[in-house]
Amino acid sequence: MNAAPIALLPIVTNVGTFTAHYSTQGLCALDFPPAVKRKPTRAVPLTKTIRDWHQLTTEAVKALLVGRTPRELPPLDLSSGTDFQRRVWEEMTWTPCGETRSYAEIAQAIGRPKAVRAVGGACGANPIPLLIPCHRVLAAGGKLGGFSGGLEWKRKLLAIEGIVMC
DNA sequence: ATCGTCATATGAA
DNA sequence: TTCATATGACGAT
Repeated sequence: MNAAPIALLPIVTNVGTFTAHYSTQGLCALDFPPAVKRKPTRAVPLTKTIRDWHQLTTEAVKALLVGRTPRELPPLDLSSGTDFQRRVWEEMTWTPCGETRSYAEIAQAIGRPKAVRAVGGACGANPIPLLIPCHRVLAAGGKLGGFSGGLEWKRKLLAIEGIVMC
């Protein structure tokens, strides 16, 4: 029951090519466009299931890149995370487009008000940025915090949603 | 405004 | 058990 990826598929957008990783359970990771183009690989012939998932992923990514909430998400394979991490990721999922929360708010929402720092750790371990909107989590006082894909991406994504940093 | 320090939870080695 | 961390609060500067 783990997230062994069986297919890597590209998502071409006007800001670069994302790479979606699929396991037998669903989408298990999403990479930001690398500086250098990478050749998409495919370990196994694509099943209809995976093509369908990829269609949903592609639509979701494109919606998010123009500031809209995706209509539908593919199944997400979060089996790489611990219980705590999955709890954090699930909680972040509820953050609506255009709004932000703090690490402390997430910590309280999952019933561990003191685990603020651990929430940061879970954000960093989020395998599916964008669809799991960790870019909408800021530090206290409106500070930017960090971002695994690079702070430039975090700024850009927030700007797309109408949130401008001072 | 920035910096150092401390408290604290979690995860990886 | 030890170390690192995408935090936060507080006090000193």
